[in-house]
Amino acid sequence: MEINAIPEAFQTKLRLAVLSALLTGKKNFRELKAITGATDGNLGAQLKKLEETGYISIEKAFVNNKPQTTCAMTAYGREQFKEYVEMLERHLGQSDNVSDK
Amino acid sequence: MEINAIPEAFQTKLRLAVLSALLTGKKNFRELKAITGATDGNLGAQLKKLEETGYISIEKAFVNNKPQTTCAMTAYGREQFKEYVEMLERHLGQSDNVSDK
DNA sequence: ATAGAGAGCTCTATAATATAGAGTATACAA
DNA sequence: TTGTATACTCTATATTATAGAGCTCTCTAT
Repeated sequence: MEINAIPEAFQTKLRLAVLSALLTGKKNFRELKAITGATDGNLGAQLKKLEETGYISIEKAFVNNKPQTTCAMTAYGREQFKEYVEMLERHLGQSDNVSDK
Repeated sequence: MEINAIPEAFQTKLRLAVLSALLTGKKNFRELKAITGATDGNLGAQLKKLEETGYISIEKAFVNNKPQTTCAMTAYGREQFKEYVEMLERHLGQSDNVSDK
């Protein structure tokens, strides 16, 4: 991954917060709403984008007779997240020898 | 730093690319333009934002009788960058015990 | 003197995008 | 059949990034 081609997924607080939350396991819509503080509409829209770009998968089911939307990170999403962090680490690493030149 | 309060500096390709470039040392306007591929106007605007939020410092001088704008990461900027990466690392780290549950 | 070039800006208009919020569908309980 | 919970779609708004024109300032070449 290159610093000039950061995926959109990492370019807003909300999507990044969703991805971060999903790194630690599946979460349903309500949980993600609580974690992010987003409104229903906005959360739905961003989840859709993350799904479309293959970062997360979305499952819809009825649990206890209530609709339940469960989101999970895909292997691809996890990998991209890792690459993103590693890229930043690389850049940060280069700065350690630089101090404030 | 919290995942729900990511500074704006890290929320666009361009600003992030500028910061990453500056981690490895000072750069002038022309260099940053070449690295990022941004237009003059846009680059100027984003640099200004980064300066206003204290992430970078901007020095203007004449070198070889030509104006030269030199940008450098501030200690604060470097620290924030580090915190950002560390936060992402923390989240990523939590995912390692999770596999695909 | 005067025109031109280089650097880097300001300013404005446009385009893109995130967000809020209203309304809708669906399933079930009361 | 009314109400509740969940999660959506759709639309309008607000925010923001970006492009691009033009301006300033300094020096060089004519």
